[in-house]
Amino acid sequence: MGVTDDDRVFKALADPTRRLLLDRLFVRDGRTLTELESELEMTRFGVMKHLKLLEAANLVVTRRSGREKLHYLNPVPIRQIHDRWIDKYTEHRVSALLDLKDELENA
Amino acid sequence: MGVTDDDRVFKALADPTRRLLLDRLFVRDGRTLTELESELEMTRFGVMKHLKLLEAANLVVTRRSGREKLHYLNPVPIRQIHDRWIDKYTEHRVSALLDLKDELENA
DNA sequence: AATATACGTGACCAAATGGTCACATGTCAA
DNA sequence: TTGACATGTGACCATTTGGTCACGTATATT
Repeated sequence: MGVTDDDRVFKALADPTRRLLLDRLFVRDGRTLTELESELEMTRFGVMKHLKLLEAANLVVTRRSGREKLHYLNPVPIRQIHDRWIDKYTEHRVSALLDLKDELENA
Repeated sequence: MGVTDDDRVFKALADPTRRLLLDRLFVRDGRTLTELESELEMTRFGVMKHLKLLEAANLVVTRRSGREKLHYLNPVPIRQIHDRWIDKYTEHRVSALLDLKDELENA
């Protein structure tokens, strides 16, 4: 059977290395494969496979510049996950709760 | 090596059957294993394994009532995924974009 | 007490996944 | 144009994962 869009997104997020890549791009995006590779304990091929899956899931979008390929974080699929299981009413309660938790931990 | 909390969450979300279970609980929770099983094309054992993983990830919380075990959706880990990669500023832009998309599709 | 109901465990196996390597193409610089 | 750099492909293999089954425990019902 065909693979759905959301299947690609959740599968992409299931791996810790790929989440770390998103974390790195969240701090600053527009990075190349080589730059990202240098921060990970893995060969270039492993990192490339991971980036390919993130791109296929549309969690990362890319732009070519000469021989380099620049990677950017795309927040849209993440927000769609949120909206799937949190309605407007619940969102208000939960985000207030987590804000409070954050306040207490940094006090 | 130790399995982290977020690892459990993302792994739990990676399977389409488990996402379907969350969808069912989003519509109405407090369901038993037997009720959930009756809606899926799978044996009770498969569904039980999936629910166990969802519970270990804290995406589902349970309450016992006699010989039944009732399952409830917990939105907190979902919101935490959101907050990991979407800051307040981006949230505003992205949710506005998705609201517009929704408007256009239902027009 | 006897029977049915609801949930639970461990073993087992096919399929999917994560990571590496040999090899290859395209781009920049001297 | 020669060599270095950046990215890309397909094969390969160890590990993890999804699903089923034989068997077992606890609670309800008659």
